[in-house]
Amino acid sequence: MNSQYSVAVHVLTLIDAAAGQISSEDIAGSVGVNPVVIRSVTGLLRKAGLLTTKRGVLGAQLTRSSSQITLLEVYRAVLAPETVIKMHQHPNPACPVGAHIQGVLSVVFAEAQAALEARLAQVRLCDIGAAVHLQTG
Amino acid sequence: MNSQYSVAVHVLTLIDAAAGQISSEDIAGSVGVNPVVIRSVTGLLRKAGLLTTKRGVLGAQLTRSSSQITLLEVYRAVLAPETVIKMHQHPNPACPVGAHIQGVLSVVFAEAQAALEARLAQVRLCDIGAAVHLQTG
DNA sequence: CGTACATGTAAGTAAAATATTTACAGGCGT
DNA sequence: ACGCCTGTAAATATTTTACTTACATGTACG
Repeated sequence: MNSQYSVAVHVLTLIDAAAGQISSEDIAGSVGVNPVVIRSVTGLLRKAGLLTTKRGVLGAQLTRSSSQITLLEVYRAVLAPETVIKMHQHPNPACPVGAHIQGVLSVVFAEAQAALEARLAQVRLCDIGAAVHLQTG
Repeated sequence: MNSQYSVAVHVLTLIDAAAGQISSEDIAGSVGVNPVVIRSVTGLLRKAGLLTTKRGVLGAQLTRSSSQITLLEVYRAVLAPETVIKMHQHPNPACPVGAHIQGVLSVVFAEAQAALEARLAQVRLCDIGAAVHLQTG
């Protein structure tokens, strides 16, 4: 797994706090990466319908209130892996166990993944913003 | 995340099915990797107290019945990541959001991880063996 | 207009994590 | 003593991820 998801939450939190009036360069300064990385992430978020941006125009607008965006939607938006638990790839089909282990494990891993995603679905973007600003004082 | 966890479950399933009488080379044949990989995994499982092996002696013995080993214990045994969700590393401490995002996200990610692990704790090694052998017919 | 500045995107390079293999040490049993 | 097994270190290859450069596209404003 890469860090795009974590970055995406950070980006959305900033956009929400700045009411959209913030450049990819300023966001990059807060996240600690190259502005290109930010624009790549906003591209994914835009394709997922979470925000809108316009070429040549500073800023980004959330398409919904931050209270109506969950961390699961952000997770899906950045194309995070369908299952975070990795499976080994070349079991021996000539062995009874090797032939069926992937099918069995994929079910188990999918259930664990569903549990993880259900928890992410319970957290709203505004919760992140609130927690951050609480610590800001 | 690497595939050691997935391999470990495969290995334990084979050892359980073979009642311990199986070599790392035979296991490697079923898993589809070099025998060294198997011995590396059994080393971790041994250190975690899930099985015993002896230098020079073929086979491995589970220290407990497969009905008393959960997939969470296996997860912990192979030192799988404490949180599968990755965080970005260099947020700007001079920015209010950058300064606190890691602390906030680490809590959220830990909760999601706990949900995932709770699901793994509900699956026993014998459940994997049963599912595999069901498909074997 | 045309210039400054913004986002969108492709492409190349660097770095890091994984996977794979080789080599050999340590130990058991016949 | 010999063959076979496990334990472990180390080197290499591969893949993934991170980072950077370059440039196309578009807007706003003097």
